Amino acid sequence: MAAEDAASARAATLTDVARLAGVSIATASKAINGRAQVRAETRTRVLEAAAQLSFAPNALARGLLQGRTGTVGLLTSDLEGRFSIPVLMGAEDAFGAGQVSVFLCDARGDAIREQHHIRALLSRRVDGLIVVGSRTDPRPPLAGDVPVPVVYAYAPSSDPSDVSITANNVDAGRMAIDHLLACGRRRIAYVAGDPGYKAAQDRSQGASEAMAAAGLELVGGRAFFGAWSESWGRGAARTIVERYPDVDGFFCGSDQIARGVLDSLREAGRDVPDDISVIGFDNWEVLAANARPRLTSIDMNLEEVGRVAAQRLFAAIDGERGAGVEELPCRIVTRESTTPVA
Amino acid sequence: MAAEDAASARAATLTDVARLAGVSIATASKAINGRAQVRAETRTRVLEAAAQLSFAPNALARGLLQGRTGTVGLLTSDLEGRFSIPVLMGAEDAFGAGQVSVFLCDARGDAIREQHHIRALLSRRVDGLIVVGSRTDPRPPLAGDVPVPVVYAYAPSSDPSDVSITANNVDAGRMAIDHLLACGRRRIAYVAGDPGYKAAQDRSQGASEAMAAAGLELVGGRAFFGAWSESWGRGAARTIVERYPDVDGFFCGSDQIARGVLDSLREAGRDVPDDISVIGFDNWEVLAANARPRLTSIDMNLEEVGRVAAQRLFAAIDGERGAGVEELPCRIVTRESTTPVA
DNA sequence: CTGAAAGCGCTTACAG
DNA sequence: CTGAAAGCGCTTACAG
Repeated sequence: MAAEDAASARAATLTDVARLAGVSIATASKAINGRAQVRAETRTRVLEAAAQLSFAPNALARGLLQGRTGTVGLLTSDLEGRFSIPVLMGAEDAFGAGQVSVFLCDARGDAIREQHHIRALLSRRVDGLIVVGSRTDPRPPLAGDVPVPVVYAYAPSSDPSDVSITANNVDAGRMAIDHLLACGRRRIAYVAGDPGYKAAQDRSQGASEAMAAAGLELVGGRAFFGAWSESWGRGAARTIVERYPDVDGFFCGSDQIARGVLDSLREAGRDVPDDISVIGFDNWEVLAANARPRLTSIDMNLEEVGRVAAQRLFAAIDGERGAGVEELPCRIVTRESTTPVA
Repeated sequence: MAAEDAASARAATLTDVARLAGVSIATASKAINGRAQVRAETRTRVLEAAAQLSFAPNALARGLLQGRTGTVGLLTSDLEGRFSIPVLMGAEDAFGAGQVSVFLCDARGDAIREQHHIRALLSRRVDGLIVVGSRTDPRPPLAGDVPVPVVYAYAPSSDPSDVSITANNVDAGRMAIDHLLACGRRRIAYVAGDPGYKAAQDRSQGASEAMAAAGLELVGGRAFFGAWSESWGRGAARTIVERYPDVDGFFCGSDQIARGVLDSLREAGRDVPDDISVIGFDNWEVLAANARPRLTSIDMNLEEVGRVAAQRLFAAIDGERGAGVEELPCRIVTRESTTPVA
């Protein structure tokens, strides 16, 4: 198979196709692009020639001529974190279906590197940019003047005149509590993550509001902030069970925290879900689906965040003006760690 | 800031720069590209004009003219899996440093989709392709004739005349056992993952060889194959401890399995690492670093796999001929779950 | 050292 | 319906 490659080293051009079909390149172009003004028989001949030569139109030439290149840049701040990836997948999915190719750039949280990537993307004449962050705290808008539309995903821009898509964490907090209430729980504790994260605060706000709406308040009167780790979950649960032995529900700021909470509850001899209901956050399959019992969790629909960001970018490229932060709803995925009280 | 954008709607071209600097576009081009035949004073004037106009050379035009575009395609079979991501990060890193931009395409394990992406990438005239797989079993080479160099990463091509980079799992199995032996363990069990995976078999081979080299054999005389899950780890450990109470070491096929093993050992009242040593695989931070005790694990150096793949692709683009599967070494990351017997 | 000209591969008015 | 010509933005021999 490598043998024939060598022969056809140079990729076929429109000129080759036109010659083979016996028409001008203008006609070949029109035939291939489905323009109306071409006789059916001619079009067929051109298409056959193109197929025979495995002709693939040179997108560079096309992009140079038309305004657009059909490419966009996806700028992530860190591929490491588990939040960027699903957003990126959603965006890639939305673009891939529509003939757009995606440049991936990882700035690794470095502003210099980000600048460097932006420069490169602009020189490649991308039609637009999606900036994907790894936390919901607003980030400074891209520096310098960027002559193409930009959409911020997950981490919104701090400039309200930019277009940003993120997840509604206040609502998610409310949703988690409402579910625990629906399971018949009343003495609910919120074991939160790092208080330095807006997401942790937002969920806290939603949780408190939902409790208040039910005429209740969180165990301890407030969220227990800590870290996004199993060990924080373990420690917090131990303390809470001891100080508030009648606790009957845990809302956890992450699935990792929830795993720690579950471990401590098991060690304290408290049964989940019969005695206590536990709900996690992130719906991180590997943690949630392998927990004992399997963990009910809130899913931020990050792929959807990515897809919507892609749609907004499409719209902006088409000249539609928009601005502001769009907060998409989360959803609850129920498993065995929350069951209605019998 | 948006105000001035509007004014400079059209991006500056070489013609604009040349006019502002009062030279021809040929001279402007040479000045900007650092060609020798330009007077210093002229070069300065051109560069100043370019800076003033924030001139960014149009990479499409450049690519059209020169053979190369300075772009490569990264084709993944699934972004979901946790193996593709680090490989992809390593490759992105290696390319990003060298002015190459990366197109990301997720085929989602679908051959049709893969074909579609390849067609798109070729029409964009990428200089080369990296195909990233999510398991080490050989995969069929890309269909059709692909007129640019291709490197397979993690999942090698089944065609030995292709260039493939993967991790050496046989050696990793050996490495894990040698570490347990060095800790003074003799009765070692291998709780393996899904036997349908080459990685599981390779590690088994390495483990058996290392035991044989020490004049020993695995507990039960063979690997215990199952699934890549915590629950398999839990179940296997329970059974093994019961049937072989003198077991003093566990080599686990994944960190998930290891987490399950640790859980069962704790519940059986066996102390890790004093009584039994446990080593995992993948060095998946979130699982390994949060285990009790923290888990020693084998790291496949997947970012390095990505980086080397990028280097090999560079070389191939530069005309260097190569072929075959290159297996990079894994490394062991020690934590508290393995400690030398006092 | 500088510039006019050709050309990369394509698309799009504009004649015929 | 078809084709000759101009042009997208750049680089590279080739004269001067």
